Amino acid sequence: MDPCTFFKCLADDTRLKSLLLIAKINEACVCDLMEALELDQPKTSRHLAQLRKCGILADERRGKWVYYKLHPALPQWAREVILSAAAHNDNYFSSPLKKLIASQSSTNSCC
Amino acid sequence: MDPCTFFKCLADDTRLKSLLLIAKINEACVCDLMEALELDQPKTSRHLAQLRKCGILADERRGKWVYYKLHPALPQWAREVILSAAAHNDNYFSSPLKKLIASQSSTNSCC
DNA sequence: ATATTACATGCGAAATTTCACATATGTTTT
DNA sequence: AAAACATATGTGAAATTTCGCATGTAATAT
Repeated sequence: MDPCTFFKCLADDTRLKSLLLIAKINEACVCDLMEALELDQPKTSRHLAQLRKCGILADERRGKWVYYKLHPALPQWAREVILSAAAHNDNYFSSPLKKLIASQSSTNSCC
Repeated sequence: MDPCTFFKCLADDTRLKSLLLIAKINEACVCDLMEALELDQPKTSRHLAQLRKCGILADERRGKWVYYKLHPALPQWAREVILSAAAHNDNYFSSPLKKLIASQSSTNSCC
């Protein structure tokens, strides 16, 4: 994991928020992230794909849905950077986090 | 310290290497970084200025030279991100680090 | 005072990144 | 098999970032 490539992946609002949300709740599907972040589908998918291609996220299809989580083989230092950022920047992503938790525990969630 | 702004600052080869070098050796002047990274002067100065304006680095003039170090008021989580990246990516910047240490302990250093 | 050294910045060009729209792929439902 | 749903990607335009060169500023040296 080249550190510069790694930080480039975190250096975008959509990707960073997606990552911090996933770090908080372990895994999320594209549709939930999309709604929580109020983004259109291609944009959401594009940024997740970039994180996947860099080895930061792992994807897993379950039926119609694709779930993303932190990649199991992510180097420890990189994982800690993400977890530490998630732990100390609540107000940066509290709004989408609230939406994400709400939609996950509701019946009208897409998945 | 907005986390997205912070990571944008780390998402460039010149800035990241400068930061990791400074994290390793506590402080460095522009001319030493310039030589260690084999960059021209305006480029080096520009990137350091960006890190300073974001509050990541603090500068201090001593005579002709300007020394940069991690900003004392840098949030702890951000400081740890930098230190952790510096601790676990030796081969990313070992070459400029070697040059930097050599030039600092030699007589033909600029400062 | 002038010259020299070290660093900073204005500015337009080049490179990179991001976006929006259309369309393609994979899975389930009917 | 067709329709519907969830996700992925091709492509060119727009936005942002980075670069290179020239020039400006601050401190020391002569």
